[in-house]
Amino acid sequence: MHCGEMGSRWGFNRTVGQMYGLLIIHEEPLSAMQISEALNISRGNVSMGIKELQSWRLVQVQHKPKDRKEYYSPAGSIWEMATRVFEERRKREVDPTLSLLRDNLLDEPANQKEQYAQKQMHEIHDLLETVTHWAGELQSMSPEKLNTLMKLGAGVSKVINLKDKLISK
Amino acid sequence: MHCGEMGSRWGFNRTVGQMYGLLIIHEEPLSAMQISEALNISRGNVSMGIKELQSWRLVQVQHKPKDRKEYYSPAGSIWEMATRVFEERRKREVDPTLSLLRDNLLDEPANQKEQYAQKQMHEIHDLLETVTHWAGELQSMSPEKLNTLMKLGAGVSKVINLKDKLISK
DNA sequence: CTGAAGTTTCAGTATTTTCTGAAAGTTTAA
DNA sequence: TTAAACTTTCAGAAAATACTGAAACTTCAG
Repeated sequence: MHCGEMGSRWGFNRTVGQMYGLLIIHEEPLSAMQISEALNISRGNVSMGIKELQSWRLVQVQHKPKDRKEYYSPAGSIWEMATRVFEERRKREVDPTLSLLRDNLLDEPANQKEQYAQKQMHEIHDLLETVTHWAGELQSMSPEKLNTLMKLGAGVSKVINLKDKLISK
Repeated sequence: MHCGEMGSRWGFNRTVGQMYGLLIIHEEPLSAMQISEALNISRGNVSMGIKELQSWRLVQVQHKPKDRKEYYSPAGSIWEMATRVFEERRKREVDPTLSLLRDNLLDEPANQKEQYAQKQMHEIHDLLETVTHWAGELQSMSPEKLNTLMKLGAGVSKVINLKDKLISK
């Protein structure tokens, strides 16, 4: 139920959220029919939900021997799911904005007002670009490395200072 | 217009997104009436939108001498806006989940299935906690430090290796 | 006080999004 | 080739969300 409530905030709708929650919590893969019964939603809705989850690369289809039904389970570890949600949201929420900003910055400002507007857009663009680029680099690190880094927390700033000193010597 | 389309993805609705976009692009503060005319939306809707933006701590009210109207402008720099949106979204999207997970983990699992469910929830909980804790620490760093760190990108991993070597000596 | 100039609220309406279920499509065992 | 056992699609219904505008409220200059 909570996954449903949070669903929309996390980027999908109520039933999709519930479906995903159910799959994560349930050890065995579930058939569309089982999902529909467990959550009390129509069979067609399940089909659409699965499609949506697949577009997020969050579910896997499996087949059981002697059974024509399709069984669904979460794709990958919790960690992988997190990076996938993160990546997909970046694609949907950040990339379009970034590309629009870029287009806009190519135009020559026609007057004082447009110049100010561009200045602001430029700042937003640079910020988004730096952050998404960094996020990409972090994702390319191994989960273990990343974990060390996160555990280090703000302490990372001390390590960087240290590096600067060593280099300057 | 784009801010409107993106609005819902970014956590608010179309008109709120448009209003915020307008305020950012416009150098001078705007009155509610001006906003309503510029975006062609009702005066009442502007009032509700401003309230929403205030709940995100994204707009400021100003007064001009000899004028009873309220004038609105974005609160803080682009950087501050970003951290505010980030923080608010954490509050709305992550914190409730984290607290629900915690509650759930206090219950004694009644059977094998519940045990598995708890195992999964535990993993999600730990991941969310590590990430949000880290994000908090990063936000407490000065923007300049953070910028250095981001520019360093994946190179940060080398610096950490270096540190480990130094310590082991 | 008073009332003009403003803001907020909220019931009702319009719009958007989600969900259902029946029909169409697909796959495969025999 | 058939038909049973599934899955997908999609038009229309239901539900959720956003918007309007008029009434209520607030503030303050005179």
